[in-house]
This record gives sequence, structure tokens and C-alpha cells, in this order.
Amino acid sequence: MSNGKRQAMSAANWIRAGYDAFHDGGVDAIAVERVAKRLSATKGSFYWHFKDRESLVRAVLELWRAETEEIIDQLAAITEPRERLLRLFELVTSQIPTDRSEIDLLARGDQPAVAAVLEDVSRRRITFMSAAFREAGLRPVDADDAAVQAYALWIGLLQLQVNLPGTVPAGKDRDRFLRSTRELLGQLIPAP
Amino acid sequence: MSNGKRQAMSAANWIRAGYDAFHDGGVDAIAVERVAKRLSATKGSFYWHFKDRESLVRAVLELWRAETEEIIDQLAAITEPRERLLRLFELVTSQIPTDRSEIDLLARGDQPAVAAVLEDVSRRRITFMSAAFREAGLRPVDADDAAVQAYALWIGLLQLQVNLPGTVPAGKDRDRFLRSTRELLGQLIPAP
DNA sequence: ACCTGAACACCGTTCAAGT
DNA sequence: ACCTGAACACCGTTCAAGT
Repeated sequence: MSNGKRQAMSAANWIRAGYDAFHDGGVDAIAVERVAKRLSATKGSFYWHFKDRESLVRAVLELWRAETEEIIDQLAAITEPRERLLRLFELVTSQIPTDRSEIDLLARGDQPAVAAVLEDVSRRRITFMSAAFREAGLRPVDADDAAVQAYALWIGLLQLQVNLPGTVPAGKDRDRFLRSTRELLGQLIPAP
Repeated sequence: MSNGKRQAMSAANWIRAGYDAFHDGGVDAIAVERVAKRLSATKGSFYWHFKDRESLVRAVLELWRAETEEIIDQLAAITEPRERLLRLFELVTSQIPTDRSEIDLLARGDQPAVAAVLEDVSRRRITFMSAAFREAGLRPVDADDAAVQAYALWIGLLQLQVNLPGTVPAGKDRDRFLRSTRELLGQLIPAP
């Protein structure tokens, strides 16, 4: 358990530098040569600590996963399922005007390292919503459907936000749009 | 207007080969070196006909744009706006289980050549829907919102379909899911 | 007018050779 | 144990030189 200081340090250094690169330039920026330059190290050094680029991407995205887990933990504390869903919809719709990293990950979903963590996180979110819909009174299959539809609308809006700026209203129209979107999502929740 | 046969032929050859590559392997497959190999030509030859890779991508995606235009033309023939929207929802939801190229384009939206055509096509679709919602009785701002929400749900589902196979129900659950999705979209249409 | 071939700057990956 | 440096196979782009 105790450690010779250099060795463990170094792998963590590469991951930290990769995480910074990810936030600056997305998944593509987690590039061996560029990260090596950032650290004033050589590519050869990298391949001592990691099998390949994919391992580094995987390690960096593990950090991202941990961040998203916290949000679910907070929501889980709300016991009333309708309230929990409405709070969730409020949370994610208000994030829509800002979040970019999420879409970058969706766009790189063809890379296995990205696909792995993306699948995990998405299924986690969908399962979480489905459970709430069930608690709120939907039959299991309908709860699953509703969760998938809500999630699709969510990431679809993120996608439009990033890819087609101007389609998702900003400024003074923003509030009206987000309210109306929450209403649409609210249609998925059965009446008490 | 009339032509020396080699010259015009050659540029068109590159575009056709690029279009094939696009269908086989997505936007990334429109790569100068690989397409050159396909044609048994050199990269140098390519740069005689095109300024850069981006010009080729642009030319290839023009073909894709033309294909999507046809669908809108068909729907425009339906005069009753509610019927037109329902038919559209039916059309796009039934495509969800198969379409991949659309998502590949969304994923490469960071490339200017892709962004350009993607924006055009998307705005065209959203405008088309918004007009129908307005004809069906919504106020202009609400019609715009509804169109954006419908489109977001659509591409969100495409995204899940491709990135997270298994979340969008297939097989015997497929029909129930698509029906319920059409119902949710139908909520956006005002009562007659 | 059209094309070849080599060069250059980027990637990822490997590996002998050094410390 | 850890790293360097050079090599290789891919990219895109440029350009002198050929026909």
C-alpha cells in the first residue's frame, strides 16, 4: 500500500494533464503527443505508464463519471417521486444553455473508450428516471418508455444547443422555452 | 458550356468516390489518401481538382442535402396541417430504428464543412414544422418552441439508437414505444 | 492542363538503447 | 524501473518537376 514516490505520481500526472486537455479541447485533445508536450515528456515515457492512448482516455473519463454520480445522489434524496422528476427536469433544462462536454462525448461515442463510460452513465440516468416514473404510478414498460423519451429530449436539446446555435431560444425567450419544455416532460408523469 | 471531357469528369470522379466512402465509413472516411487509393490516383492529383479536403466533404454532402429535400417536398403536399405533422412524426419515428448517417453528421458537426450543410437542413426541417404548427393554430413563438422540441426528441432518439443500443426498444416492444412517442409528439399539436 | 513524387508537419505505436 | 530517440505507418498539404 505504501509507495515509492516517483512511479505512482507519474501515471497520475499523465491523467491529470489529460483531464485538463479534455476540458480545453474535448476528447480529441487527449492526444499522446500533445499531452507529452504539455508535460515536457516524451511519447516513449507515456508508453511506459500506459498500454495505449485508449487507456488514458478511459482513465480521464473515469473522473468525469464520478462527477455525474454526485448529481444523481443529490436527487435520490427527494422521496416524493413526482417532485424528484420535476426537480430533475428543472435541473437538466437549466443546464441546456451551457453544457458542451456532454455533447463532445456523444460525438466521440464511436471510440470504445468513450462508448464504455457513456453507456454506463446513460443507463444509470435512464434507470434512475424509470424507477421514479414507476414509483409515480406507471407500469414498468411505460416507465421505461417515458425515461427513454425524457432522456432523448434532453440530449437532443443539448445537441441542438451546440450544433445549431440559435434554434434553442436564448435571452428573453429562454424562460418561456424552458418552461414549455418542462411542461412537455411533465406530460410523461401520471396524475397523482 | 460544352466541355473537354477529361477535366469535368475527373472532379466528378473524386466526388463520387467520396460519396461511396461516406456511405461506407462516415465523414471520416472522406479522407484524401484513402479516396486516392480507391481511385488508384495520387494525392497530388486530388489537389489539382480541389483546394483541400474540406471542399470534397462539402461537395459530397451536397448530394446528401438533395436527398433530404425530397422528403420535405412529399410532405408539403398534405394540405391539412395536423395530418401533415402526424404523417411526419410517423415517418421519422419509423426511421429511428435504422438511420446512422444522420448521427454521424451530428457527431462531426465541429467540422465547418459538415456544420454548414447540417445547419441548413436542420433549419429547413424546423421551419417546416413550425409553419405546420402555426397553421394548426399555435401562436408563432409557441409554434417555434414546439418545432424545436419535436426535432430535439427526434434526433435525441436517433442518438440513443446509435450510441446506446438497447435503450430504444426493438422487436416486439418497438411498436408500443413508437406509438407512445408519437403520442408525446402529438401533445404538441393543439386540439382542432 | 493534369499528374507524379517527394517533402513536411502532425498523429499513434514500437523498441533498442541508455540511466 | 523509467525514459530517450529514432523508426514506422498513417493523415493533410505543398510544390518542383515532369508529360
